Amino acid sequence: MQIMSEKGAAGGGLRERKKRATRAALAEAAVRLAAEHGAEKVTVEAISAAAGVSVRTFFNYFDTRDDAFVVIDADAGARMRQAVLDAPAALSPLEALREAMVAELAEAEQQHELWRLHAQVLHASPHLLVRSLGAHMADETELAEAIAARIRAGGRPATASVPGAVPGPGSDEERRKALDLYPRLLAAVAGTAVRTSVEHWYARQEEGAFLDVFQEVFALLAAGLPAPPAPPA
Amino acid sequence: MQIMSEKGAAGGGLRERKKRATRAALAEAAVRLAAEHGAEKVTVEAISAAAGVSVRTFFNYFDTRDDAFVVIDADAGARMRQAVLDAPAALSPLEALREAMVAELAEAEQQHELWRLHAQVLHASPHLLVRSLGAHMADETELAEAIAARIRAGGRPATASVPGAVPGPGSDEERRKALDLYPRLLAAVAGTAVRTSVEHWYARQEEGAFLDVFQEVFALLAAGLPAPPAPPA
DNA sequence: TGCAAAAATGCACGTCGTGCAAAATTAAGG
DNA sequence: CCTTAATTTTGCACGACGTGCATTTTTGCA
Repeated sequence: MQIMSEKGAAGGGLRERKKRATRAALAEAAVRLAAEHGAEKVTVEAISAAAGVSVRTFFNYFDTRDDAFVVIDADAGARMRQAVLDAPAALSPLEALREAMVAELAEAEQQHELWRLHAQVLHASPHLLVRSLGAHMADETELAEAIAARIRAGGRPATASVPGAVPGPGSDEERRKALDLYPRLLAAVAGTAVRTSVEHWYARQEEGAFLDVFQEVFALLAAGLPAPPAPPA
Repeated sequence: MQIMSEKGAAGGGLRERKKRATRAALAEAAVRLAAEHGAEKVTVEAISAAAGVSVRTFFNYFDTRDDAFVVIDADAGARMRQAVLDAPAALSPLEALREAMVAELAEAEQQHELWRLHAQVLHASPHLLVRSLGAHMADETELAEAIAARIRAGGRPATASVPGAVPGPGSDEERRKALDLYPRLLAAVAGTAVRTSVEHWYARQEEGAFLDVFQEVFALLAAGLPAPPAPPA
């Protein structure tokens, strides 16, 4: 089994490291084979053989063959949430979210060749693209909860002192509801920024600049957001 | 084969009507069986038998067994886009979008029992929920393009005369990019409103009020949006 | 009614995905 | 170094999924 650059949270035991390596090897083999022959023509047997494990073992790591094409990094979502929660308290929720995403995307860009193949595979079969979008969206929901937790915990009501921010003539009830919705809106904007910039990056085949594009898109979308409502309490 | 209330755009030929009826019968049978026995325990054979067709015919209508659980209304997305395009020119993009969604959701609510079962099935198997989210998101992308087309075609730059709308000190270049992004942001907000209100509606088991909840969530989320940027030309 | 197009069906076949039990590997001590 | 318990890998069998192809049935129309 080919040793891979073990990324992510450096695990402790040898067992866990080997499991992560096997999982990564399977995912990478799946993507490379799919990019070459087309996802539909790649059997689980071929993926397993390329990763050096048995077919049965493949299904110990992935519930479905398609998962190997879609879920390249299983715990990226968890890392994102943790990064949002661990961000310095001085950052507004929006800034914390942006920094967390920039860090995650920067890490992913270190393997941009694999990610380009990944995008190519998804682009080639709409079926897989839908699965990927769904997984992305499920992560987004959990991310919204992490944002909400951060807002509840953190003392600062974000960028409350922005000059353009209207205090809002809403009642306390309205502000409470808006406060419930704000994390979702934030997560939706962030997700839209990611998808849009990935799409742009994939369309133009220029190498670098991806993070710059993301930052710009994020800023433009975020310009449409008001400061979060002040808590009614 | 059980005759179903043929909904949607009343098709012309008898052939198309029968095809839609068969498709609806299969989807409904799938959802009802899944709600009763659990989606994983429902075979294609059972669904086909319940709808009165052969197993092979099932696969003439759905690429996958799971599609029958997920895609209850195949052309809802197309209707949405058409409604957005056909909305009176006096409406802003935001208003046109809201009216289109309200109309669509109102129609769906006429079969709220089936939709409740549908939500229950998705809720029971995260696997299917992800698929549904992905399909929803793919529709959202196409919806954004319809919105963009409407903005390009329609004469009015939307609610440009809103008092709170800042003209924005951005350059023409920035406004052009923001204009490209605005439809996506709008679609994202609308999608978030739908998912949030559906979630709320499913959590509380109260009967009516769904459309009211949606309108409120939509308004609260939209409050975070600025007027669309004026075209640079 | 007769004819052509479209849809439904049956059948065969390869692949997927799972339960179960046996074999191999690992961590921890004596 | 060797033993032992826990974890992981693997093989095997089996039901279900999904597809290609030829055939039969149904529909639309003259």
